[in-house]
Amino acid sequence: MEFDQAKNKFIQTWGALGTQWGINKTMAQIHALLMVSPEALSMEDIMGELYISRGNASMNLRALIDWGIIFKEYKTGERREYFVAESNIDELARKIAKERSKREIKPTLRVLQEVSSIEETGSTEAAQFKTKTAELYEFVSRADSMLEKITDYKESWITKTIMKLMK
Amino acid sequence: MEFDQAKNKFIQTWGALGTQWGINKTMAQIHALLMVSPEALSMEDIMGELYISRGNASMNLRALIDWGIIFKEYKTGERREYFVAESNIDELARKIAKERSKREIKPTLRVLQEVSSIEETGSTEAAQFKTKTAELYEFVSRADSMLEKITDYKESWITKTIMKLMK
DNA sequence: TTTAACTTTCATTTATTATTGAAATTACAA
DNA sequence: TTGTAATTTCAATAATAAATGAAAGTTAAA
Repeated sequence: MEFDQAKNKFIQTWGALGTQWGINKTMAQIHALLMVSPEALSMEDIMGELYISRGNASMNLRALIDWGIIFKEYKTGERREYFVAESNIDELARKIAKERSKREIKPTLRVLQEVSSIEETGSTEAAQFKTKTAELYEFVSRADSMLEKITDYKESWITKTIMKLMK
Repeated sequence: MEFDQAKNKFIQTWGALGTQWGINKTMAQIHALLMVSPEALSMEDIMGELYISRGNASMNLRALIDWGIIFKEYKTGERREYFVAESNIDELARKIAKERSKREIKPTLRVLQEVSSIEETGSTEAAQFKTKTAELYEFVSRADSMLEKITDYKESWITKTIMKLMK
C-alpha cells in the first residue's frame, strides 16, 4: 500500500470510529490528520487535506481544543495559528476518559441517584424500579472509579494495569 | 418525585446516553424499559409505553437480541412474544463490552495493522505516520486485551478489578 | 488608527440517521 | 389445512446532526 492511500484509509477509519462513539466525523478526522503530521498544520492546511469548509474546520478545532487533545501553536513572525495533536497516546486516552466521564457518566450518575431515591410505594413495579436503578448506580459508579484509578497511573497505564491484573 | 416521573426520566436519560454512544435512542429506551419491568413485555406493551411504531419496535427489539442483552419469552397458549432484559448487570456490561470489541475495536486494529505496515520511504511524513499508527496499534491492542481480562472474571468483575488495583 | 489577514459565528442548506406505516411474510390455534 | 394474529420488511417520510459560506468579529503589522 502506498503512503497516501494508507494515510487516507487511516483518516477515514478514524472518522468512522468517531461516529460510532458519538464524536462527529470531521472532529475525529482532524485529530487523525494531526496525529500523523510531523509538522503543525494551519487551518488552511486542514481544510485542504480534508476538503472541508472554513466554518467546519474552525468549529471542530475548537471542540478538539476543549477536549484538551490538540493545541495551538504560534510561529514567530506569523499571524496564523497552527495546530498539533497531543503526542503521548496514554495522555490522549486519559484526557478522553476524563472528558467522557465528566460529560456523560457523572450526569448519568446524578440521574440514577435521583430516580432510585423515590419513595417506597407498595407496587411491584416501583420496587423493581428502585432495585434496578440502584444496582445500575452502584455499577456505573464503580466503573467510573475504576476508570479513574486506571488512568491515574499517568504513564503507560494500560501496561501497568495488565500487570496488576495478571498477578 | 413520583414513580411515573422517575421512570420516564430514567428512560429518557438512558436514551440520550445511548445516542452519545452510537446506539440509537429507541434501542436504549426499550432496553431501559425492560430493565425496570418486573414482568416480560409484549411488543404492544412497548409500543404503547414508548409511543413508537410497530416497525421501530420490531427492528430495535431484534437489534437488542442480536446484542444478547434482551431475550424472548413465550407464554403457553399465547401466540405473542414477550421480552425480558438480561437481569444481571455484570453480564450486561460484559456482553456490551464484547460486542463493541467485536464490532469496532477488532476492525480498527486490522486497519491499524495494515496501514502501519507500509514500506519505508525516506520521507519524514511517512516515518511519522508509521510510528504513530504503530503506537496506536499497540495501545488499542492492549486496551482491548485489558478489557477482555477484566470482563473475563464473569461475576462482579468491577469489584474484583478494583480490589486488584488497590493492592 | 487603519488595513488586511485571519478566525468565529450562525442562518441556511445538505447529509445522515431514525421512524413510520402498510404490504408481505410468518407461524400457530382452531 | 385454514384463517388470522403477530411479526418483519422496506420504501417513503420525518427528525436530527453536520457542513457550508458569507458576514461579523478579532488581531496585529504597517
